[in-house]
This record gives sequence, C-alpha cells and structure tokens, in this order.
Amino acid sequence: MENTLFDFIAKYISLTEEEKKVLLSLDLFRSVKKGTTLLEKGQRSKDSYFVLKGCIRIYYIIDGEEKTTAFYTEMDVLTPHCVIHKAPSEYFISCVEDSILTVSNSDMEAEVNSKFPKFEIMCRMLSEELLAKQQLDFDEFKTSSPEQRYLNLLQKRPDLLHRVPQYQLASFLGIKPQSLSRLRARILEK
Amino acid sequence: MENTLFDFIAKYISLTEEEKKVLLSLDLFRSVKKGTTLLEKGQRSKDSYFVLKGCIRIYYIIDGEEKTTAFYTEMDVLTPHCVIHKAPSEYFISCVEDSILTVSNSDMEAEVNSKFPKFEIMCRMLSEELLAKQQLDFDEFKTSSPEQRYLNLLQKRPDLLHRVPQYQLASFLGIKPQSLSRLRARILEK
DNA sequence: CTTATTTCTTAACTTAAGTGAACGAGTTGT
DNA sequence: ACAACTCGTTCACTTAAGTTAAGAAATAAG
Repeated sequence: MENTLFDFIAKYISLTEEEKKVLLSLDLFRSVKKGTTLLEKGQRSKDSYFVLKGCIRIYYIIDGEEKTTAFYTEMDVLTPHCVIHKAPSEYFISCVEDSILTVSNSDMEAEVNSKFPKFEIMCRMLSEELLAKQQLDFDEFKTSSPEQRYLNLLQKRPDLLHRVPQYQLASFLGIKPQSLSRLRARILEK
Repeated sequence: MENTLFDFIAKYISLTEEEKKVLLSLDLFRSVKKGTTLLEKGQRSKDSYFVLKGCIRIYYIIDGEEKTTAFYTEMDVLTPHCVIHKAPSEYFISCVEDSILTVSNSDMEAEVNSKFPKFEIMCRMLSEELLAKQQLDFDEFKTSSPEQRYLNLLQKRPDLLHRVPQYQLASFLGIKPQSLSRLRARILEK
C-alpha cells in the first residue's frame, strides 16, 4: 500500500529513506466504505485525494438530478476545485466502491513543499501533466458524438463500464441513462 | 506590455527589480500576424505562450474538417500538450487576431525555475489553478445542452462571440455551424 | 425468504442536432 | 470590375438524443 504511493511518486522524483519516513509519519492512509460522501456541496474542504484502491467520483445535483462528471480510480489524484480556489464546493465527492485513499490537506502540503523543494517540483510536474491530459480529454469530448465517446471509453477505460452504475456513466458521457441503453443496443446490432 | 506580464505574475509571487531584469533579458515578446500558425500537428515544439493582446486558438483537423476546441485571449496561458508529454502534437495552434505574445521554451523555463524557486512555485500554483478551472468548464460542458452552452458563453466570454468566426465557435461549443445558426435564430424568437 | 427500492431496459413520442444543398453577403485576388 | 472563395444563414430531410412512462432485473432491507 505504501509502495503504491512510493511507486507513484517515483515517476516524478526520487525519495531518500528519510523522506519516506517523514511521509509515512503524516498518517495519510484512509479506508473508505462504498457510498461514503467525502465532500459535500457548499463545504470549504482542504483535502486532496490519491486513490490507492477503489473508485471515487465527482457529481453535481442539478434540478434534483445527479450528474456524475468524473471518476478517479487506482493511481488517480484529485484536488477539488474548492481547495485551490478557497470557495465553497460546487460539487459532491463520493465513494463508488470500498476504497483505500490517501487524504492530505493543503496546509500540510504547503508545509511539506516548503521543507522539501522536491515535492514542490513534483506537484508542479503532476499538475502540468494532468492539465495537459485533461485538455485532450475535453477536446476529444467536444469533437465526438455520444456513441464515439462510449466506444472510446470502451478502449481507454474498459474497467469503468463494469465498476460503475450505468446512470453514472451516462452523465459522465454527457447523455441520459435511457440514451446510453439505446446506444448500447444499437451498437450490439451491428 | 511588460507591465501586463508583471501584473499577471504579481498575482502569484512578488518580483524584485533584479528578477524583472532577468526576465526581460530573455527577450520573450513576439508580435504575431493574424492567421500565423504557431504549432503544426506532428511537431515536437517546446514553446509555451502567454497572450498579452489578441487571440489564439487550438484546432484539430478531423476527416478534413477543422475543429476548434479552445481560445486563448488576454492574460491566458497555453502550454501545449506536446511540450509536457514530449510527443508530436495532436493539434494546431494559430493566431485568430494580430496578437502580442510571450513565447518561452521549456528548457529555458526549467533553467529559470531551478535558479529562482519562486518561479517553480508560481508554475505550480498556476497549473493547479488552471487544472481546477478547466475541470469546472468541462463539467459545465458535460452537464448542459448546446443552447445552454451558448447562453453560458454569452455570459462568461461575450467578447469571443464577436472576435471569432461562427464556424470556429460552433466546434468550440461541440456542434456544427448550421446548428449554431439555427440555435441563435431560435433564441432570438423568444 | 420476501418485500421494497433502485437500476436498467424498452417503447412511443417530441425535440433538436446532423446532413446536404442552395443562396446571398462579404472578401480576396487578378 | 469581375471571378473565385469564404462565411453565415436558411431549408428540407435524416438521425439521434430528450422525455415520459411502464415493466423487468438486480440489490438492499426487513
């Protein structure tokens, strides 16, 4: 479990044993049950998440309807908008499966970053990388139809289709659950 | 012009006169004519852009059709995906209007960052902020209809509607130019 | 095990976006 | 000044997503 975290970090910087100890002393690991709400709309949380195992999602409630816009699975990092912009959260975060996460708050991160410039560098690299990747995802979404998006998801994150309820997948693809059902039936006919 | 840049930087860190001189000595400013292509698909560029004046866009060519997915105007920063991932670019970048930009390459940035940790911090803050903001934009796109997206753009970036050709706006909104025309006519009837 | 609740699918109908084509306005180039 | 081209709009038609509703299947609760 610790190793999953250290392997992830190793993609960006190399840590000494000392530094690893410091990290572990922060007591970051959390087990979270399926269905748990990690962040509510309106809250001013400072917590960021790294998924070691399991799956969490971002969702909105718009006109009384749940709209899931993002899923985070193994090795994904999620820093909520409200943490960065110090404003009440526009969305909810909840646990799709029983999960193991690291939870770190921004004050703590600021302290670690100032003590170990390495971490600052890692954070910069990571967020630059995520920004560029998300840009591509957004572009792909804009330039394709719901059916193409579904087929694309089938290629890129096939696990999601089984791990996650259809109605959450539907809004993730920007459509209604009924449309997703129909779309899948249409594809099978071919 | 230099002041626009320094004002932007001042939102994140404070610079000494010395540091400002170093920045200016890098000769970052460029004037670019409307229609100029800054980045071509397939290129392995290392250049990032900051828009002081004017407008640039990202576009793809898919099945022979131009698909514009993003516009960058005054005070916007653009680091192309290929710079971060060191891979050939998937998209083009071109100048929508005569523009004034700063152009900086990633080697230079790495050097500045290592000499002035302040810059490293600024880059981290900036990309975290952009990532969180883009996440919200993406969410809003997913959860709304083309018409809602258009009305939303009318609120948030009304200037774009006049600065940019309709067919580019259409793909930016995820639809065809004909649909945008129709949609606007529909709104006017109300 | 049975009941209740949630989730998924199907269907009929409505609405809006995609498609192909035509036309006029504006621009560019010769 | 004229032809060529680009861009925006409109129209008729096709296709797919939204909506409303009902029923089947799977899950959770008693």
